[in-house]
Amino acid sequence: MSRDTEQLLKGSTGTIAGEITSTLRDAIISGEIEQGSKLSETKLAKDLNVSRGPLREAIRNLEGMSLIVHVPQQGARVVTLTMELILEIYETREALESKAASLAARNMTSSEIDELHRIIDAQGKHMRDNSNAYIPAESDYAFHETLIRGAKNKVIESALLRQIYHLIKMFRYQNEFVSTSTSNSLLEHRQIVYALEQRDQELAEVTVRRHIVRARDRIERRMRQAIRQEN
Amino acid sequence: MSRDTEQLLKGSTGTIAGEITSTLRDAIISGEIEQGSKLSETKLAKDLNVSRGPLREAIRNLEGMSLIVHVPQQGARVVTLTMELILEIYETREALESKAASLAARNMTSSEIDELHRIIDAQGKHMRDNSNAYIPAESDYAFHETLIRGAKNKVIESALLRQIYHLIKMFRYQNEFVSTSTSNSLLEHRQIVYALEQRDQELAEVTVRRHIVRARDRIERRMRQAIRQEN
DNA sequence: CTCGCAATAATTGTCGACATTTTTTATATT
DNA sequence: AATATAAAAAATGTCGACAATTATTGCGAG
Repeated sequence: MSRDTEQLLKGSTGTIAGEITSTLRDAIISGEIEQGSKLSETKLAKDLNVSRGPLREAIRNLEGMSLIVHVPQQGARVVTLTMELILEIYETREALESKAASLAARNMTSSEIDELHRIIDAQGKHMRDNSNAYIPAESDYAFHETLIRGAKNKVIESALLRQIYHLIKMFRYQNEFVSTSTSNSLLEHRQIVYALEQRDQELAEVTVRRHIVRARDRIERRMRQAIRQEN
Repeated sequence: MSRDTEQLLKGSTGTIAGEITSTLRDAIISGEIEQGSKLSETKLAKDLNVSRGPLREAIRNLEGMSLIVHVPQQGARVVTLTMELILEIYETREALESKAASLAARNMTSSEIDELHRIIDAQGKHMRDNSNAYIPAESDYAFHETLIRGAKNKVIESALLRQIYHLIKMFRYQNEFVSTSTSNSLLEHRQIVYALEQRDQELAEVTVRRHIVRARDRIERRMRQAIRQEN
């Protein structure tokens, strides 16, 4: 299910280009294809057993997802997630998702709010069962995606889900130790749902903003710590 | 100069695909290619005297700029700017550019602030000379682009200048009567520059937010008015 | 031994033809 | 006359080859 939903987000449209887009996307997010590495068209085409045509289209698609940077006459490279870029990504997410929360408080359907309840209940159960201090990444994404879709703003939704979140998933996947959600996140999720239920736009906005700023700060702290330990 | 700067933003990289991208972008923004119309690959390739290869790449580029929507197996269509979409675009711009203003108050160089001064001085001169209530569109874009670049956040800059602003230019160009900046905008520009000079992040953010919300409200009012007059 | 240049290799950009899918048109049936 | 079906036309997707550009290698001069 999770896989199918993922696939539908982009690619896997029955076309070869779509298939390649999905394959490369997953390979980049997982780190199987390294950050900063060059995507050689001839080499990739051979590896994937496809011609260069659809491969080039897939590369353009990935460029639109901000997962690769394409320089004319020089080829495509996987994006490099420097600490600066990660912080910029979170600043952008803060601006967009806090606005999405404000809109969601007004536009979300009650069945969508129910969906959020189911998600955080599952998160609560998971943490009780596993006496585990971390929310599973999939569940965390489900929560935020539901919130974002609830805003009913296609432009914000596209900016977040088709670009920002791919980069966030990539970062989290490759830096689990730095980016996992703490038990505190669950409490914040509950506060967010409360604000949405109350249809309190201001509260929803400020609560989501704080949730993201905290995640950002946590990441910055852990990364600086990691850097210190390297020296 | 303005043309050259425009060209450098995307496309015109010496490759045919880049040329086509620029050409089509301008044609779409100006309305020469109508909203919602289909971009037939075979027809366009003949008209522009290019093969379908680079044309397809250009279409993918334009998709990344949100100017066209591509449906696999069915082709590409120019985006349709409904009133709903326009309002969503302005909501997104509000979230991103107000954040950009906050960051710019911290990160902008003094020479960039000088640049803003030159721009608004020219705007003031223009309005005195022409006893004209409107700021030229080019000058307004120059102001906002300088502000956005001053934030020193590549993710926000990309989201705004590579996507949102293309749509805004397209809308403004095709609906001048609805979207021109009033004399009040100049006053707001001055307030924004003041906040940036003071390095007051909060004031910069709130001032830009209000500037955009007002533009949005003005557009909504004028569009509803235009609709009423049609009936 | 280092630097610069030229020949060579590899890569990206472009093209035209073919395959597959979608849309249109024409025909036939109710 | 309207609908459904099938053939035909057109459009998008894919492929392999060629062109143009960039990167690499090897050679020679300083």
